[in-house]
Amino acid sequence: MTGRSPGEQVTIADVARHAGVAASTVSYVLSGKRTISATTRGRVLASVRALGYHPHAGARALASRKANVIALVLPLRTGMQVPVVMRFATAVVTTARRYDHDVLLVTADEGPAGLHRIAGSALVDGVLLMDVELEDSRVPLLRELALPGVLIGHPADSTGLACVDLDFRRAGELCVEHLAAAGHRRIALLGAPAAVYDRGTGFAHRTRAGVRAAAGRLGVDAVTRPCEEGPAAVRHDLEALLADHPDVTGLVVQNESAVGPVLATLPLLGRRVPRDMSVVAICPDELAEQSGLTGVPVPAEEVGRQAVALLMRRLSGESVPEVTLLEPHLTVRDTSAGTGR
Amino acid sequence: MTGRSPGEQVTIADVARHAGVAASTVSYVLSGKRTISATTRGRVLASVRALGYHPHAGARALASRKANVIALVLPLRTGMQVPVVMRFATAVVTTARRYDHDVLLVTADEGPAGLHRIAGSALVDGVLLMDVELEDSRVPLLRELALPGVLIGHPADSTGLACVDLDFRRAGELCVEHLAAAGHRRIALLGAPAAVYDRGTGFAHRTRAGVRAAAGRLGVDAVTRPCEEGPAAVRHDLEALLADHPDVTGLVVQNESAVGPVLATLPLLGRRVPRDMSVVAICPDELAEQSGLTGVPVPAEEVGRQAVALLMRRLSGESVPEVTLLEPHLTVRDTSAGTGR
DNA sequence: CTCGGTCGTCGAAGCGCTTCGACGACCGAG
DNA sequence: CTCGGTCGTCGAAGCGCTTCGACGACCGAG
Repeated sequence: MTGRSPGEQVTIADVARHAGVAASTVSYVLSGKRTISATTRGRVLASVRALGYHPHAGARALASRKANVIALVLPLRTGMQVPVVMRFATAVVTTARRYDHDVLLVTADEGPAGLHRIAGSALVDGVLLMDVELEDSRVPLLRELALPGVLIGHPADSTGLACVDLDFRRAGELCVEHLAAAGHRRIALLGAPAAVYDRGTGFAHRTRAGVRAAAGRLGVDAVTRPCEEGPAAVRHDLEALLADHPDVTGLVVQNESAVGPVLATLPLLGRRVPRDMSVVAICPDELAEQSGLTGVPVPAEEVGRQAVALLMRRLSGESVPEVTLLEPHLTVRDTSAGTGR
Repeated sequence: MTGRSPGEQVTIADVARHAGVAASTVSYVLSGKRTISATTRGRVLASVRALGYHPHAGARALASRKANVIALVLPLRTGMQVPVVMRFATAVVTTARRYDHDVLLVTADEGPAGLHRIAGSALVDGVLLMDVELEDSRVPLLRELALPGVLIGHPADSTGLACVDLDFRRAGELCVEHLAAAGHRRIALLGAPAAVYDRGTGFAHRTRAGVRAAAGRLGVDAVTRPCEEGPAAVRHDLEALLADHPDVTGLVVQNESAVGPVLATLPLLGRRVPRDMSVVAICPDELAEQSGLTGVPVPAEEVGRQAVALLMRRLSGESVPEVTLLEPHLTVRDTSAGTGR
């Protein structure tokens, strides 16, 4: 250990002195931007370790014109799929660290001003925008600011941007195809809260479109309904659905908070799962697994990793595809079965 | 708008030129550290607005020796109360912005090295440590690094640190007092997953201690059990509990993911709520509200705000109390009642 | 009317890094 | 043996800010 008191900044000059080289040489050893002899490199790295040197982030950002920080913009609104968001955030942080970047957490309360500030102050090199709506006001702003960004979810117009998402349309189709193949002829989608559709959130709309398209193609009746959060609300919405459409035998659920209550309520309404009612969910994997649900997992980690990887490619000047859709997969578990016919 | 292309950094020199003053004057207008005449101030602020100036974060950090960024360290482990974490994180970001600080998201995967790096690189001025365990390895590290920090949750030894938490011991007592006052003589605590107790997480241990203390004081029988996550696991643990202790009439639940399944399962086991079984939960408020649960809400926002406020006071050199416990409050709703005796 | 003090502003220095140009040392080709 | 080229290293400049000391201008007290 060194004699300096903790909290004292160890500078590149200290390392240079300790290793007996110029500061620029230390910099080149650390960045690898010029060839340095093995002996010198070894000596410098030893000094770095001995002194516990970490480059001053601000100084580095100032001199190199990049912050090595990306922003993660979370809206955190009602109807958000909270655990998905958390797993996603973790994947983002972990992946970003692998690229030697840190993650700044930005919430939407600050609104567009937040993006302006962050871009103007060079606090971050790029942004990850979560929970993008079909018509999202932040999207044109991003274009205008010329701030490299990657969107999670995809807006109606993705020109000049990069977005990553599960292919929710295909996920909706998959669920219907699975139920239709099992003989179900009347199915229902119990979806996100109405507010989510009203906001024009992409995943909800696309899933619904996929369900309808597959139903049309396969000659299956499909009704689609939003579903509010909370056990009581779910029970109510489910009862209303079954009252209006008593002959439904296949249920697609895309609402994290509804999964548990739906499974708990169906038996009370005289529908055993999967004997009288097959249930397929589009939800985080651990939730599906806990309840033995057939369904399409939302691959939060994978989306997070891909989003960061795309952003890093943009930051290094590569061009990236406008839309990256992850292929959904359906896992069959205990809650779906044939109609018995 | 100016003619400069977007993404070009507007500097303090640009503002100074535009306003016809020295750069240092602009700085003093913005920081308020020296008196500036109203006319000059007005001219400078107009130029700032006209040019869309935002100080370069790195340059500011380098010159002023503070980053105006705090780190939020989230462990993100099993048994975490995810929605609570999200609401907490939002409150932290919002409050930090109020103090003109941003929030860097750090996960625990990086371990102690992450704290070292963040401290050494002057990326942040201080840290908020979430989900602190009774014997947390990050706590002595924080002391050693002399990095100002505030803990959420409180460790066994909090010397020289600042921590904020709901008074979980008191929360446990409140629940028991409520049930005892309603005439219940045999009660049970269905707690966090066993792993959480094994890690020595403070909130779980303190709640259990509170439940036991109040039970002892009031002459009530109390059994306490961990409870795993997932509907099937919850059902199993609840059935086992009631099989071993069939005469329990009051249940304290401290496990976010168990609340729904417990309420769904009790009727199936022949216990109507609240007629045969009173249920009191220690959980996020919206969850309790959705299910009409009597319980003690975990005030995530309030904890987040307090934590940031404390950290800011530490950053400005004030001394702060070692332990800040928030007083819990019990809200009576539909799931608790008297024993009928 | 003079003079010390406050007010308002300026210029220079310095924060810790990266990057550019320069320049010995050394090598191999001729 | 000479000389152009590459390799490895250095020093200086500059990134955009804050902060310190200096210094006119102006004021009011005497």
